[in-house]
Formats: sequence, C-alpha cells, structure tokens
Amino acid sequence: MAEAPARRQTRQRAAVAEALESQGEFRSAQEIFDIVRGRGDSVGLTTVYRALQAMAEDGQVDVIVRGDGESVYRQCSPSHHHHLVCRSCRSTVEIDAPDVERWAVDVASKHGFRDVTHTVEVFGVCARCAD
Amino acid sequence: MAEAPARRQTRQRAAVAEALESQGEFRSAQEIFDIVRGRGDSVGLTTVYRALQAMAEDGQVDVIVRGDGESVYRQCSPSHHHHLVCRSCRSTVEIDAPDVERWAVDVASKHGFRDVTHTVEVFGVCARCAD
DNA sequence: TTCGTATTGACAATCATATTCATCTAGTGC
DNA sequence: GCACTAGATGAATATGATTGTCAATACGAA
Repeated sequence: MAEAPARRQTRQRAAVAEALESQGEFRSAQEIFDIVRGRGDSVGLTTVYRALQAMAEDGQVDVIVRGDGESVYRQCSPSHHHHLVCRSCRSTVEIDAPDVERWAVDVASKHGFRDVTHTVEVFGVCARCAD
Repeated sequence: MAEAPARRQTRQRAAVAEALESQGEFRSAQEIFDIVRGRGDSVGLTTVYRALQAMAEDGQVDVIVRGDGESVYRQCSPSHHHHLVCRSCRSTVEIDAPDVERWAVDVASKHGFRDVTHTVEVFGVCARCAD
C-alpha cells in the first residue's frame, strides 16, 4: 500500500543520528541541535526537526510528548515497547508489557473500537535520584 | 501537608465548568473558550486556560496531551481511570485497568523506581466511525 | 557528468500557553 | 451593609516549540 519514502543519506541526517546514539536518554530537538553544533557540525534547526520526524516515522527513534508539549526523542530497540522514565535524571528503561498490549486490544474491541493504538509511559524517580 | 488553595467561585469558572459539562468529550482550551463565548458569557481566553488548569489540579477534570502538543480537557468521574478515545469523533469511554495499575507499580519498583505515575491512553476508531 | 528531485537552512509565521499588570471582586470581619 | 485584601480577571504582550516558505544545494540514478 505504501511506497518507499526514499530517504537520502545526507551529512545532516547522519549527524543527527550520531547525536542521538551518543545520548542514552530522551532528548528534545533543541538539545539534539545543540549537541550537533557542539560537535562542530553545521546543521540547521529546521533540518534537525525534519530529520527527527523522519526517523520517528521510520521507526528508528521513539518519541514521547512531554507534559509541557515538547517532544523528546531517543534511539531505541526496534521492537514495540514502552518506557520507564526517571522524572529527575531522565534515565530510561525499556519495558515490555505483553499483558498490557493484550489488554489494550481487548478492552478496545469489547467497546467496538478498531485500529487500536495506545500510549503507555511510566514515570518515577530512579534509585539513584531518590537519595 | 498541603493547605487549602482557596479557589474562589466566580462567574467565569462556573461558565467554564458548565461548558465542560455540556460536552461529553475531550475539548481543547480554545474550544471551551468558543463554547463559553457562544453561550453569551464573556470570559477571557487566559481565564479559560487558568480555570482549566486549576480544575485539572483539583482533579475535577482529566487532561490528555495530544500528539500535537495540545492539551484537551474532559469532565470525568473522580476515581482513577484511563480512556479509550475515538480518533475520528473523539467519543470517549472511561476504562478501568486494575491490572495495568498493578503492573506499572510492579515494573517500576522492580527497577528501583519510586513515586510512580503513569499515562495509559488507548486510541482507536469507534464502531460508528468505522463504517 | 548530467539531471530531476529530495534536502537544506535562514527566516518568517503559527499556535498553544505563560506572563504582566492594572483593575475587579468574592469572601471575610466588623 | 461596608470596607478591606488576597485571589481572580483579561487585554496585551511574550515565549518557546514547531512548521511553512523558497531559493540554493547536493544525492544518486541514468
């Protein structure tokens, strides 16, 4: 049904991808922009936004929309999973929840809903930050 | 530990509350503003934002941050629950998920996280919109 | 190498929400 | 009823993230 989007490989996209890889946690577009700039690469802010969106569409990175409306990105394993995120230091644990997946589909179809998606994020304070 | 925030009852807050009540589904601040205005009440947009935030803080309304970063509000039952929302018409079903609650706390504490909160929203297309 | 098209990036525009600040008013005490 | 004061209002302005514009550029197929 869909055709190949045909993404071209460019210096800028590579720089954004590297910046994401170097960070273990969720980062905002602005932060990625700063990281790329800090490495000496010259990439426009607009381009960073577009690259991140493209990567998110392609499933190469995960996105979380924070409570304040800012989107944050992170390089993740390709399989479907959710996140346990520290509110303080942002360290992130990928979590698997097959039961929750099943529950989401079940409860949705029970109410006649199709084409189901879901968002599940768990926030807390990690052991290190709790001290 | 916390003291009474001492919210005053005003014409404007009442208007916002009524507008929310009249709508069954999630509405944005702008939409609430338009509804209130449409009823002939004169309320500033800033006030609508502040009223909605206050009501959300007090637990009188539920908030969902949509993918595009816009916050939407809805009058809900006071107990903790989640939502099954139609992507097309926005009709909403409140859903209970004790298992998911438990899972969230479990998985978090297993990784040493404390003070756990979570977001769980399920989206789909309702039976009526699927036709 | 050539060419068509995707990509880039500086800048302006948009959009939701926050802040400011002068004015107003709900609720309290008299 | 009346004055008083902290919370509430709202018009205007600011902010901050994200998107749109469009001419210049560069990837990659031929």
